[in-house]
Amino acid sequence: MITLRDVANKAGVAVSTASYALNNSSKISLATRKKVHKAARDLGYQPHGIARNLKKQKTETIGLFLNDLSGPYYSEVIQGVQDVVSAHGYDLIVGSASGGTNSTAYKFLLEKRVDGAVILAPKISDAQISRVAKASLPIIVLDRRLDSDYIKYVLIDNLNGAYQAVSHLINRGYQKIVYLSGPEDSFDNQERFKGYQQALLENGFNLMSPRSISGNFTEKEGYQVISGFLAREEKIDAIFSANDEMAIGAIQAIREMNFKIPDDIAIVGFDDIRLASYINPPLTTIRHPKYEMGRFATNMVFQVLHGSKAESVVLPTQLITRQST
Amino acid sequence: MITLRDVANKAGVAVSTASYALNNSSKISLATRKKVHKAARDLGYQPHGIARNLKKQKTETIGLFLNDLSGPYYSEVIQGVQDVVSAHGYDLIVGSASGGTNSTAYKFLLEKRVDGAVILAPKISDAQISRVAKASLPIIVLDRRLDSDYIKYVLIDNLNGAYQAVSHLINRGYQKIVYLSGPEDSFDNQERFKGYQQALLENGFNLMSPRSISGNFTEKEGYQVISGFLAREEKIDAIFSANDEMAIGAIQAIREMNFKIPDDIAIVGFDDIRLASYINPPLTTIRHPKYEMGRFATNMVFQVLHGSKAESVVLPTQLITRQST
DNA sequence: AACAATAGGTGAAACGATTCAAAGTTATTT
DNA sequence: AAATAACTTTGAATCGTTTCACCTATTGTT
Repeated sequence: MITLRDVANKAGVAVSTASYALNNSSKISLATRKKVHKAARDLGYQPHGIARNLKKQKTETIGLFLNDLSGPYYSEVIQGVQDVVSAHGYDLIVGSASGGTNSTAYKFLLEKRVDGAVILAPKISDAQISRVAKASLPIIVLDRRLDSDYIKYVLIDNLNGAYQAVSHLINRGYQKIVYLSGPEDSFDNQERFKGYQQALLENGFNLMSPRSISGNFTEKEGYQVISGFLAREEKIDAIFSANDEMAIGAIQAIREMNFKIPDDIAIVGFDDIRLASYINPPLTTIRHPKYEMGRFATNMVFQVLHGSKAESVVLPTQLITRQST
Repeated sequence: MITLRDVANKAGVAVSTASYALNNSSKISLATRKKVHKAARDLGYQPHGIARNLKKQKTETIGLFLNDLSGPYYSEVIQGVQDVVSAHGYDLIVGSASGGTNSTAYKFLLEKRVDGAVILAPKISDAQISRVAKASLPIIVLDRRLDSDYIKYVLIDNLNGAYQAVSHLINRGYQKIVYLSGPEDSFDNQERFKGYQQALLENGFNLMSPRSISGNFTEKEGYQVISGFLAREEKIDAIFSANDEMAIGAIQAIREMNFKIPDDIAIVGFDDIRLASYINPPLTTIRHPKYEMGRFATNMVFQVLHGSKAESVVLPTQLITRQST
């Protein structure tokens, strides 16, 4: 491996001079700068990033840590983060948080391999995040309400989104609206359920009537749970699904039971994933500003990094009406 | 920041002892090991990963570098890579290669921030890859045929896949089959075009007749290009699209012109992305073993890293028949 | 001509770990 | 009791940079 020392030797200068020269410091005369650059080029010198990181105590890298790298849902968030990170001349690395305490995510945070992070991974606990965040490692969370000097959140208005969705169903005249729930411990799910309840309440529905069917945000579960439900239960009008994935599974189930969508049963999802508009029938859903979320979060990382205050935000959602209602 | 030195002081031992103790070296008596561990715990010591990397000259991290982090296409590949990397106790970071020479990808490779890499990013040139690969940084490429001691490839049988697709159309009786092409300089596209030509040739079609319509692998382009084509040109029977994204765009275009799929025009895609089975009509396509590709590639990274030989491979594809043909 | 200021260059000390070689203990053998 | 072996511990070097503080010429000022 070619080190700075080799370059310095070849150029006939001290290591420190070589360093200054390659960093184009004005302390070094143009002539020697040129000489050093040439030596570096001739030798094919490549600075050792890790050594530099150690000395400079920073990595110029931002981490984006996700529960599971392969979720299609995340790709827009990633794009938003990537755009802002590049604009600041930093690098982005995406890592997985599955595995909890010995996940790549937690390790990279603990070991300070990144200068800032955006986290969308319920597996990492509030306590863990609080433990690692500091002025030199600000963290923005996307899936919880966690706020301190160096931790801010970017959320979407889950409650209001759900409220919009359910109000829409009510306006269309549906009466027996069931909630297809995500995992109980999911922040998003909890908020969406509140929105569902609120909409029913404000429209004079009997609050005893709301039913929640429990799912886990996956298509498969949506399919199974709704299949089972339809086979067993009294008739329902409409489903508000806590996310699009489950809604898609539910649609399969409904069609297999020979119910017509939206005539017999209407369905609204949440997230507006790409599939939502392609599925048959196209799914009415709540748009989730994923790209903007990524951008906001990343801008906030840099704000804190640069010493200014950042304010947590809640982004609005929007009802997208399609043929499933 | 708490360093090893602090721990050593607190425990009343030398720094070297502390290091050995924390790494549970048998050189150190159990008693002092306990003492040091306790001191570390009390102080909340966290080893500094970068310092360790520098000294050990390795990162225990594998990089997966993609053209564009947000493509839905990639998520299965990522999963395959992730699974193998975790199984080896390494960490995976995913980075972008857009930006070429000063992309995160190239930087991380040059600066040896990863111990091995899987690359699916045409933007990084063969020459660049050859320049950085070495015994301590093996690279597996997924989108080209590049082979040397420390560079291996995992490809799918593009040519045969395309051959299967077109043969299938011919068997179904379609006569005027057009090729909806990807970018000219894409390896995948070139191979698929060869497969298309071969199938026509072997079935006695006039090789003058094959037409290629040029696209760029995106849905939008597929839509526009086919809209334009159908408005202008003589009638066609069937389309073999170089990937599913374009096929989906093409389907929109075909339906808008009031042609029936598959009666008037049949269409076959390539990749079997998730959307393919949800679209209306469900798309006949060639399954691309993306997850397996990720697994194979990553296993090869570790093989080379451990000093054994790895052989480049070509994985088979499979025709998935759906209602678009 | 004397002195201050400036430009250009350098040695050495970091950064925070790991690890070699040697030194200091304690235990075992004869 | 002396010699050897086995076990613990440690100082110092190292990984490849950056950067502080200092040094030596040269230039400028009066």
